[in-house]
Amino acid sequence: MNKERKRKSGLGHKEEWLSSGGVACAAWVSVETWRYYERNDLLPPPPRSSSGYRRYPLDAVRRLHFVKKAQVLGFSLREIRELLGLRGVSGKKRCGEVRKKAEAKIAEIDEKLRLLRPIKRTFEKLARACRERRPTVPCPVLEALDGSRSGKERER
Amino acid sequence: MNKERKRKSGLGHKEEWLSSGGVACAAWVSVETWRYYERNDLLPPPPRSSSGYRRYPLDAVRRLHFVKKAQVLGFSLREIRELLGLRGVSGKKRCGEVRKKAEAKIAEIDEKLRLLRPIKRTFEKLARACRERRPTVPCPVLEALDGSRSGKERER
DNA sequence: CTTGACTCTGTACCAAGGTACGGGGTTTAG
DNA sequence: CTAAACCCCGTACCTTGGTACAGAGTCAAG
Repeated sequence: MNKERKRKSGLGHKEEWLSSGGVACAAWVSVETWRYYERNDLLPPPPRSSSGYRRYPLDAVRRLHFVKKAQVLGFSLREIRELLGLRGVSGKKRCGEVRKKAEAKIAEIDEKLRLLRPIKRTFEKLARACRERRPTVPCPVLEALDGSRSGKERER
Repeated sequence: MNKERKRKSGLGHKEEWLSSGGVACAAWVSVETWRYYERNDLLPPPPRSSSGYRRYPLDAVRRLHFVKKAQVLGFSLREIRELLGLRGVSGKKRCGEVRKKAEAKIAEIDEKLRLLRPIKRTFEKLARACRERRPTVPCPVLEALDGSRSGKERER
């Protein structure tokens, strides 16, 4: 997976930039992945050296971190790109767009939170039951989860 | 997506079983998807009629619900299969395994919660700022998110 | 008995998100 | 100078989680 993370340094000869390998190493992703993101407009194309090598500013990694975080949060790369695309255009109009998206995302996040919390509780209950070694029944994990109406039962 | 959900009834001629279409309809997935899950050992192969038609017990849908819930929770189908595979074996040993998995998942969920909450707050702040029409700066969406160590270090 | 709705199997295809590779050019340590 | 270690680009390939046929059988209504 992360083949690239044992690179030497990637630091540009005591200068203040990183090579593609260096930046990838610093961000714990592979060069390929980084390139993939760049191709897909998730990371800005960096300036090039005279010979065509990428020269990243030292803080380039932060953008990647944002992407990765957003990804963990369940944003698709397409959505992340959209979000990124909205910045920097200044103006109110755009701002309105951003607000709409932000609000939609808040709703989504709420939904996720709503789903995650009861399930976490279920897991905790199960783990506890297992820990207390109630050797009575066949591990009630799925018995519990199967029917888990964790409070409400959402059908449609 | 859910083409199959307008099926007639799928109820076996006043008998107590469902056809594949019926069960898929009841569960709001397509027949294809159900079959896919069956192929991948997520749903138990039902008994067949003499002519080879699947005949599901009326409660077959519950298993699917479990799978779907687990999926929303971020389990991959492979993991779900594993979890399912662990049940019914009784015993403590298995129970320990289950506990470990459950605890790992709790940790993951916590991580997601931890990430989601500050981001949600950020979005809220942004939405508010936008709503109050602060036409000052280029919508600071990503400016805020970029550096988001959720509470510290925001420059740039 | 025919017709239309449904089912079966198998295989092909799709999109997302990467990963690997081949055939080069460049840079740098020894 | 040379070899190792990088870097470039493009393209092919991979896995997940499904979808979509095609070709054939079944079943119930009219």
